[in-house]
Amino acid sequence: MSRVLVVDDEPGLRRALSINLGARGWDVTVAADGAAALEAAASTHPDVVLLDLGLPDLDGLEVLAGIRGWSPVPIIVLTARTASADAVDALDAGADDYVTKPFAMDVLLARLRAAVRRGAGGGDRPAEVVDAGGLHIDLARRTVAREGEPVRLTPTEWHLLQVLVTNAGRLVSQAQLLREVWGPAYGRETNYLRVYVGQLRRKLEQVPSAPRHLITEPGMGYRFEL
Amino acid sequence: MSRVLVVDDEPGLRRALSINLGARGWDVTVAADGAAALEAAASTHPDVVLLDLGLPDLDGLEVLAGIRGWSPVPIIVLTARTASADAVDALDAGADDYVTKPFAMDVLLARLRAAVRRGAGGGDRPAEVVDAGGLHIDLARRTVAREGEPVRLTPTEWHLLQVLVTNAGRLVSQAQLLREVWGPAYGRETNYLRVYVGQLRRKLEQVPSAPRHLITEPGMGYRFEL
DNA sequence: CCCCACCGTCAAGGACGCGTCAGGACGGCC
DNA sequence: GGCCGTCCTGACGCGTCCTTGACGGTGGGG
Repeated sequence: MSRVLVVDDEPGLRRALSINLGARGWDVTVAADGAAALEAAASTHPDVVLLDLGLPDLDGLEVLAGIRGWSPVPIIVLTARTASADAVDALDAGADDYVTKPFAMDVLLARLRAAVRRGAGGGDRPAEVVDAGGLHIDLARRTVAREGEPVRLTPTEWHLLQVLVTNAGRLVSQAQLLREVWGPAYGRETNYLRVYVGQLRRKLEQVPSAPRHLITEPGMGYRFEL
Repeated sequence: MSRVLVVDDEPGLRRALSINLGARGWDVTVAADGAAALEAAASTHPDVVLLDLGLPDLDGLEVLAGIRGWSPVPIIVLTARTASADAVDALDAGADDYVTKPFAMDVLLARLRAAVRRGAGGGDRPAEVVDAGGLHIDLARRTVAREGEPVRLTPTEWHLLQVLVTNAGRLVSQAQLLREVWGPAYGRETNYLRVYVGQLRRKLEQVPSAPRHLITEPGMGYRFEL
């Protein structure tokens, strides 16, 4: 799950945010003042920062600048200051978003999701390329190579491999694979999976009869092993 | 300066935004409905989109999804809907920011600056000149040469080649090519691609029947190989 | 021991996508 | 008005891919 750093001096709001975010699967770190915020940002490398401007030690904009000095992490400013000049200053200082109190929790959560989505897409994406054994799979370029030799895949083969690779190491149920590749109406056509997993094994595995990456989990589904 | 696409059905607001943004050095394109918005987004490649949800033809969220389908351009939703559920829906549909009317112009400008700053940081600039085999392609001068001999391309041929070259090495889906070159309404006319890729191959490839640069990925799209 | 559920393999058909060509429509230019 | 370049459109052949069904192997349970 995504990691969020919550910086606020009010214990009540810190607690409310921790509970709400934690309940929705976020990994929450909290900081009560500017110094702790800078330290936590450097040590935990959060995916997004939720920053209150009204801090006891440092001015919120200094914290903002301090983090911006070395990290492009999305920062959402959360403040009671409603003057438009404050919003302009914060945004121009490097904030990605500006939310005034009081706020609706569901909107804040949506803004957090949007900020994380952006941060993941805009930055470097190491997950776009997967190396496993002699296999090299580039999800962005849509290319696959085995031992350096490019491998030709049909659209359906690629689509199936893509779903398995993006869930690498995890088990993917047959119903889920069928729904993702063939559509919601094909939840029972497990023949397709048998045929196409076989074709993928023949193209990708060194010993198709003893697969090392495309693993069958009998009665459950398939799993791509790195 | 940065380019912004303003999508709103109210002429008054369109005009106000155009004047305000234009006076501050923005390059403004306007669209009054969803269809025009999709077309303008595909043809002008703005740095940021300002999108009103209340459009006469399409639902605002459809426009949002339509642009998000092929472009990561920052989108700021500007709307009179104040319900928190609307904001959540828009943000989860891919919007980067959500501003309710009435709004302060200076804050909106700051949010636009923040969105553009973010967008610029993520993308890497494509090379202006590309050399591949005997081909020399100058994207700035709009010239192509094969073995030193200049090649004449029609506007459509050039546009298609440009999209492929700027994504060199990457697979570009047929739908994306059609949207970028012909517009968002031509997502299914794959005949055009067959004809024009063939013409490009005849002009650029040494052996058109065995292309080395304009590669077909059956069922998926085309790729320009260096 | 037999049966059944599940998985892997293979082959064949029909469907679909791609490349190619040619003809006609449209608009600009002389 | 006539010429020319560009773009769109349809038809055809060919190769590939998807689908479908059948068969054999395997392991667990009755």
